[in-house]
Amino acid sequence: MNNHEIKPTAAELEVLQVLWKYQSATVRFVHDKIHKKKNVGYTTTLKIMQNMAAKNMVTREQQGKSHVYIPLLKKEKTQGLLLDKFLDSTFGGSASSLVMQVLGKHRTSPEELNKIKQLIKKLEDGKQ
Amino acid sequence: MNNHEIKPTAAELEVLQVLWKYQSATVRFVHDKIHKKKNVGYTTTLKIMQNMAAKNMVTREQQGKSHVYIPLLKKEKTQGLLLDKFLDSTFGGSASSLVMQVLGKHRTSPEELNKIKQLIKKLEDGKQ
DNA sequence: TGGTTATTACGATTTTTGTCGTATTTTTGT
DNA sequence: ACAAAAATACGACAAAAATCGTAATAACCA
Repeated sequence: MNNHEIKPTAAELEVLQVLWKYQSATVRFVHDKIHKKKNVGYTTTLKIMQNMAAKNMVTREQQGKSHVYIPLLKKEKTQGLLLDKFLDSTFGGSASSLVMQVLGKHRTSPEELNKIKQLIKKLEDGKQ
Repeated sequence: MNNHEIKPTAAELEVLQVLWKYQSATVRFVHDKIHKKKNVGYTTTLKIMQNMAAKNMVTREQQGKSHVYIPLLKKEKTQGLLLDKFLDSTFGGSASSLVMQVLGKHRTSPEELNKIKQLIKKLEDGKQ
């Protein structure tokens, strides 16, 4: 009864990024992180996180006076879901053209390139 | 004075996909394409395309009784812009982790894999 | 204990996007 | 020429998302 077709909005994703990074966090903590990049009120962040709890994207536990929020959406799964949608809507489903654009455009370290090469090798071997 | 911070919405992207594919098209043509996948009224598509014209995402020319719409947003540039945002918001900016997920998840033909390998080789050579 | 501070709860508003109904204009066939 | 058909213009409404103000609650400390 979980995770069906959940699509976090942009604001919700900002929250999730923090929660994924720190495992769990209070509203205050999340807000401070977001507020560094974006001028938004505390109650806005609060409300978004409360909404996320109502949608079962996160859960929360009382800890002292405040709530500690814990992500229920798993990082890889959520990223994969959003990736599918993005790939379809923006690149018409062409995975390779997306990959070409990403690699061509963004600095990628030699180590990362190696990891990608290994994955490609694995894919090629699997095919034969 | 153009193209700054333009972010097509999902519905606008559907229109753009058609325009990019066919260079230019009437509302009727675009609507028929979209309507195949999604049940939506003609005037909805019309309105979206009119809004896009107002935002200078497309331009239009009279042709007989109807308007022919022409995309002003270039495909690669727009994809690149959206890709940047998506990469940042969903993958926290990690291009390689996005690439790994795409390749691991979606079938990629041997030809496409080759193209990607060549690009990687070029990137590696460029680095040294 | 009482006041300041921090937190949550909740409602209201604003903005953006999507949707469509209806009126108007234009075209075309007979 | 004129009725039917097709297209556009425009306003209105609905839904979703984001934002914040204010009130209520709880905690801390001087």
